[in-house]
Formats: sequence, structure tokens, C-alpha cells
Amino acid sequence: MKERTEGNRAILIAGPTASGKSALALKLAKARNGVIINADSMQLYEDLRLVSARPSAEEEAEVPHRLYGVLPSSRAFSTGAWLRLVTEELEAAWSRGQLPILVGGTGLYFKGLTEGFAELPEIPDEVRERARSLGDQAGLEGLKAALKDAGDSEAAEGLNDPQRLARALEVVLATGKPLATWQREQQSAPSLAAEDCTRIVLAPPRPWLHERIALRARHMLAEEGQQEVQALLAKELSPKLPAMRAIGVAEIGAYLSGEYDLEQTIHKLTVATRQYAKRQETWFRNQMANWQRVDPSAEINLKEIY
RNA sequence: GCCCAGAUAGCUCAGUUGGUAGAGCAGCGGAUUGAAAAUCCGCGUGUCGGUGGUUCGAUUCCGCCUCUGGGCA
Repeated sequence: MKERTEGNRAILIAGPTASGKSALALKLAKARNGVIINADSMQLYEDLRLVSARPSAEEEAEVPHRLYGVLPSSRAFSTGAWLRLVTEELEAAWSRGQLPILVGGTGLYFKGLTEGFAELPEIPDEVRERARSLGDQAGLEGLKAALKDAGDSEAAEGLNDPQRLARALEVVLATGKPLATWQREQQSAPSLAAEDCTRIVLAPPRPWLHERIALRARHMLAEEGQQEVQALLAKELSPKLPAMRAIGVAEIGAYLSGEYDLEQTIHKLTVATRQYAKRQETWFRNQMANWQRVDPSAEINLKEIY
């Protein structure tokens, strides 16, 4: 990795759903010879185009797009795996002389990218399964007891979240070392140091965002959205897979089966999306406080961004 | 027109044997290191429909009015 010192090696665009990230990225990419690289956990899945609000085929053809729709829905993914993929894409873009423009709403991806991530070995599937099913069966207390037995009382005492407890458990079980120890001792260098890139967060006024979210809900429920969900459901995948938990899959599924009527479905979609946007904003506000804010409800001057 | 039942938080409702009220959902805030569109934590003042009366005190009891459901004409 050469030329690290250049200063502006990439543009990162974060923002809540429906804030207009993709449109901004497209403009910037055209103006700056850019490649758009996906930093959204759901737009990775090939079966989710409308549901994940992935750029259209036409938009993808206008400018190079990477890591969109590259995973089958049957695949369980991870932040670490994404970090490996982006790192390759960044190198490829630089070697071609293109400006990488990373766009997405997944805060944890950006954090891992710019701040580094713990390097731990792959956890065998059966260990992961064991930890998760213990959580399902024995609950929080069961997980905490198992964590203590396995030698990670820090996690057992400090967490109250079944998902994170299960992760801590699979790590001690598989490696014999607590997760927090790995995080302290095996933090990787960031693939893209924060100082080396332009980082912006789209921060629209909430009422403006809510209107766009309501529009998106209707759009998702259009004919094609229904077909998309129907095709995905026809695969009969585990409902625990990430792609199956995308906002819209359960809601539109309930509409298709007649459980919800049109109005209910739109309401459920809107509410779920607004709640997601709120969680994203909490992340950006607190985890990415020093990123530049841009209000997409106003005219954006590209020159001020890069 | 008459009779009955409602009217309490943004929504659906509970409750107060008279001492100004609380759940779910929504909303708001927070956490977040390989599921992250996930997962978890915290936050409840609102003329208790209006008005007059009884009472030390009314959202609660009584009268009238308004509105909403249902029934009878």
C-alpha cells in the first residue's frame, strides 16, 4: 500500500436510509472519476434490490459500482468479511487511478474501516450454533453462566444483550480467550485511516426524512417489490439469515399472505424504516461525531465536499 | 325523536369505593468490534369531552350540553 499520505484517498458517505446517499454518490462519482463501493449490509444481497433500495441497473451502468448484489441470500455475512472485500476494492480502485466513494448506512462497517477491527480466527460453525442455541434455550442467564464457566466473566457481567453474549461465548469457546482480550490485543490497523479521506454524514431534518421514508414504503410495495419478496420467500431460507431480516421482507410477506391489508403494510413498513433511521442517526451522532454534516434537503455544492 | 353504551397520553384502552392517573403501541434518547436494516437499555403531565351543581376537595357522584357507536321508532 503506497501513497498513503496523499490525504484524500476516498470519500465516505454515510447517512440514514432514504437520505439520498446514492444520488449524491452518483453525482460525485461522475464528477471525480469515482467508483462507488457499497457500505450497506443489505444492499450486498442479490435478491434485494427494491427492498434494500439498491441503485437501479441503469444507475449501476452509469458509473462503476462494487459490492452491490454480490451475495446470495442464503449466505450469512459479517462485518469482518465486508472489511476484507472493501480492502480489495479500495486497492483495485487506487491501482486504476479511480477515486473510491464508499456509500452506505451501516455504521459499524465504517467504524471498522476507519478505526480497525479485532483480528480473530474464524469461529467454527458448530461452535457458533452451540452458543446461539444456548441463548435461544437458556436465555440471558444461561449465556452468562456459560460465559463464566468458559472464563469470560467480564462479558458475563458487562452485557445484557443475548446476541452479544452469544458472540462472546462462541469466541471464548473456540479460542480459549475472551473477546475483549482479542479486541484489546489484536486490533488491526484501519484499511483506510480517517485522516486520509473525506467523511460526510447526510443529516436531513427529520420531517423531511420521514416524508421520503413514507414514499419509499409505497414504492417498496409496488408490483416489483412484491415479486422480489415472493421470490425470496419461495427459497424457504431460515428466517434468521440477514437477508430475511431486511425491513420489508416480513411486512410484504404478511401482505402477500393476506395477513395485512395495504394500509397496514404501508404503516408497518414506514414505522420500521423510521425506527431504523433513528438508530442510524444515534450511531452517526455519537460514533461519527467528527464527520462533516451535509443537509441533503438543501442544495448540495459538490465543491464544498471534495 | 327516544333508549343504551362510550368520550382518559399521538393511537388502542385500563383505572381512580371522591384526594388531579397508567399499560401496550407510536415517539424521544442511549449502547453498539464478524447477525448491525441485527440486538439491547432508558424516558409517561395528559384542560381524564364541555359546562353547572353536591363536596374541604370532582377525572370519579348528579344535571344539562356536544360528539361517536349501537338499538328502537
